[in-house]
Amino acid sequence: MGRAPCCDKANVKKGPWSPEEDAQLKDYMEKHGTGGNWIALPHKAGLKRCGKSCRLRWLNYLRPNIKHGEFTDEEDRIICSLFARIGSRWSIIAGQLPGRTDNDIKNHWNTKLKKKLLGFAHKNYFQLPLINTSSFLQTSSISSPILHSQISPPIFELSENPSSSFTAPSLLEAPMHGHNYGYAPVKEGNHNNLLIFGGETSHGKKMEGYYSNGVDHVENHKFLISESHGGEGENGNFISENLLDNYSMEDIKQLISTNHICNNLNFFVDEIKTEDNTLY
DNA sequence: AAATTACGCAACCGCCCATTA
DNA sequence: ATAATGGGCGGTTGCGTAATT
Repeated sequence: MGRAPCCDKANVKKGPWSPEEDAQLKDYMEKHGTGGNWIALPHKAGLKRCGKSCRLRWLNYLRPNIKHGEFTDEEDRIICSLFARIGSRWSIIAGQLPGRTDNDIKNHWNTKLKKKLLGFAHKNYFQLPLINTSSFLQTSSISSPILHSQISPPIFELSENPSSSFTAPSLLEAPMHGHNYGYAPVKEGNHNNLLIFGGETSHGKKMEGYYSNGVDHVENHKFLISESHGGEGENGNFISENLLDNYSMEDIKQLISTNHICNNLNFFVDEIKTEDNTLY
């Protein structure tokens, strides 16, 4: 048996708050406060809302000194630095940014900051550590002809000339699902390339191939990579530009922690102290 | 100009944890 | 000791609007 609902869902209004409801809640809060019980508050305040909904509306929008609008560079820096250290603990991060709510920061991260950060990482991928390599190396039971080493140093070395017939090992596709792909820096002689793996086209074709030094390859097992659009490449093979979905939280934390990126974006703060004096 | 797609944000959902009875 | 309860939190959804086709 599940938990009892916190309110009578059938008789409770949902969706956006009207200005009248806002005024009603604000007025009640200013006169009485929560009284230590959010669940009972809507009834007392004459609102047909769930107590949790009132709490959220108050904390995220109505309470005094809420800051709305653009985040400053300094705020971005703090968010990124903290994310690298503690992950998506938005309420703690919000505690370091006066006037910002956890919801606001979470939205900002998901819609802007993550893209900004990974966009930077993408442009500078040769400096990145390998992404997700441990997972695919563990799942790979064959010795790949293109991978010189089966351990995960920062960069793979190619053991044969990929300009002839380069084929990504099929097992490299295993960790990825749907239309996404993974990638890893590889070293090809003196050149640094990007190995693309994983993904599936709308026709169910597997995607494999590589992207070399910004030059598009469209031949045999090498597919066009577009900077601005995903879509179907040669032979119905799907190429997606959406790198973001390929990162787990740990990947992102690792990215931010990478000295190269931090140095470039100045994503460092010295010390984070919460209200209970916990240091991060 | 209309239709479609992408984006940003407010709000909801459900789980976890601390407190209370 | 433990079941019930409410608060808090992170993940996710869905809607309104902007941008693109």
